[in-house]
Parts: sequence; C-alpha cells; structure tokens
Amino acid sequence: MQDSKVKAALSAVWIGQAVMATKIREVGTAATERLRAAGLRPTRQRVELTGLLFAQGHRHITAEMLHSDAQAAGVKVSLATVYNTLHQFTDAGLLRQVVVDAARSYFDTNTGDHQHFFVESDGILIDIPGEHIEVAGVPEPPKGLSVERIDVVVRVRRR
Amino acid sequence: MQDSKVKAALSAVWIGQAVMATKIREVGTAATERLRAAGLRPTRQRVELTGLLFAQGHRHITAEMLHSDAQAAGVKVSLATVYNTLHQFTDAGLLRQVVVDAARSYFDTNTGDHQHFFVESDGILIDIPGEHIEVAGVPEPPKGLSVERIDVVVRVRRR
DNA sequence: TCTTTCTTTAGAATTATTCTAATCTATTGA
DNA sequence: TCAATAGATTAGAATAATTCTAAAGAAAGA
Repeated sequence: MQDSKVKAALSAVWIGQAVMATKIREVGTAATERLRAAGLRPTRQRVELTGLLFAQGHRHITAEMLHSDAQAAGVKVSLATVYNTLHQFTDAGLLRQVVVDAARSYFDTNTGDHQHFFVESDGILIDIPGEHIEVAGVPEPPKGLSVERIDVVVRVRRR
Repeated sequence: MQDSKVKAALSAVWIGQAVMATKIREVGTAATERLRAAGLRPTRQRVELTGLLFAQGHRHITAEMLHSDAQAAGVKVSLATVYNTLHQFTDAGLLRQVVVDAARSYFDTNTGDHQHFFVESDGILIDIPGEHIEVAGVPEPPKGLSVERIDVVVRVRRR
C-alpha cells in the first residue's frame, strides 16, 4: 500500500503552505487519501460516498441502495453521480462489479480474491473467501484470448 | 429421454383417427414433440422458434438476436413473444439463462453440465464442457440455504 | 485570485424488459 | 367436424435501470 507515502507527501505540501485547520483535517481523512491515491479528485460527493461505502466492513451494494443510503445520511448526491462514482471507483480498482442478477448491478467493496453465494430470492450476496475455493481444469482459452478473472457464483435457495 | 414414448403415443392417437397428412407431418416434427414433452402447446411461433434455437448445435442467444433471426427467416413473431418464449422454455428446462453481462441476458440451448468463457469485448460466450472444470472447497452455505447450482465464468480478453 | 479542467446535476433520453387489453388459435368434448 | 374455452400472441404502452446532455459548480495549478 502506498497510502502512507501519499499522505506524507501531501502533508508536506499543505503544511508548508500553512493552510487552515479545516483543510488539514479534510485532507487527513482516509477517504480523501484513498481517492487521491486512486487518481480521483476528492470532491465532496466522492468523499462522502467513499465514507458510506468503506466505513464499515465489506458491502455489496446497488446504485439505488447507495443513493438511498446517501439520502438517509443527509448526503446530497444525484443518482447520476452515484452511477458515475460507482463506475469510476470500479475503473480505479476501488470496487468490483459483481454480475449475478440480470435485473441489477451489484458493486463489491471487497476487491480481493473471493467468490460469492447468491440468494436469488432475496437479492443477497455472501462472500466466500478466495482461499476456500479452487477451480481446477479450466482449459486453455481459445487462440488470441487470455484469462482475466474467474468468477464463481454459488446459487443458493432457501431450504 | 421420453421423446420416443411421447411420439409413439401421439402417432397411435392421430393415425387411429385418420388425420390428414399435413397434420401428421406437423406432429412428426422434432420441435412439436419437444414442446409437447415439455408441457407446452406447440403453437406456430413456438415451433418456429424451437427450430431456430435448436436446429444447428448449441447456441448462446439474446432475445434481440432471436427476434432478428426470426425476422431474417421470415418467421413472424413479436419481440414480446420472443421474451415470453425464452422464459417459458427456461422454466420448462429447455433453455438455461446465463448471467454474465449486466447489459443483456443470454439464453443457452445447452442445458447440460458446463461452464463458460466470456469475451466481454465481443459479448461472446464459449462453452467449457462440464467434465473439464472442477470447483473444490465450496463451504457449507449459511444455515437455511442449499446449493442450487454453481456457475463458473472465465472472463477472457483479446490478447 | 484567475483560469482551466474536471465534476455534478436535473432532467431528458435510451435500452432492455414487462405489462395490458384485444385478438387469435390449439385443444377438447360432443 | 365444430363450437367452446383455456391459453397464446401481439402492438404498443409502461417500467426500470442506466446513460446522456448541456449548464452550473468546484478543485487544481500558476
């Protein structure tokens, strides 16, 4: 992780310029650092959405859900921005998109190696740690193609 | 397979009633038998779509694609009917829905045990025979849930 | 602070899919 | 064979998720 390096660099710059306390506090947040490290401008919306997304453990979330969360938390963001942000975060490697349901897109705050149980009836995803699952016997992909990722979805139903 | 049983039963009935030759020919088609066996009325649209779907080897197809195919083949069906039919066939076990792309739904004429390569850039699915792939280490699902199916998607990109 | 570049936003537009109500057709019983 | 009926098809409207647009706002750098 290069978070600490980035943080140090930024601190030097800003403190050297004697910026006001509020600014320092803002720059000091984990969200802001994370965004800068990902090459994204830490705008108010992005910082607040980052807070909602990564504050407590891993989450599987849809755009609609995050938008509701934001409203509930008093954060003002449009749904369009939520969509934009989720995709920008995904492109930046902060999120991973999980395709399990034809109806809606889930985004996973856990970008590490892992797979999922999917409870279709409830639209709920449950993590399966990556070290648990092993996929063997995947054939060589056809000529001209290379493997990017292997997704395993264990579809489960209420018993 | 109980196709032959069904076929024999139908033949007996119809021949015994001395139905006209065209009817016999129609009843004799594989598509009609397949539909009857699945408990679906062999309507003109269903029979023709069955032809398009299962005539030549396995296919991965979207509603839009099948509708185009139908038009190109001079088969008159509405897009709504194509959607209905794809879902009815899926429910009847004639097709399997493959969820790999948030943008559109694919239906697979191969309902046997197998998995897929998915070339996102081209929206193309490629079968991986079921006996090739082995998924090990899937944990016990959370209490109250049972495994219905395990889907493996090997995402590949152009090299 | 000023300028430039990137973001956000509301609302319109698109896309995939489903619904509706009217019309049609396969099946069944006489 | 033929009418009755349960089921199927259809065009077009309606939805739902997502993306686009163009105008207004805010972060970065000099």
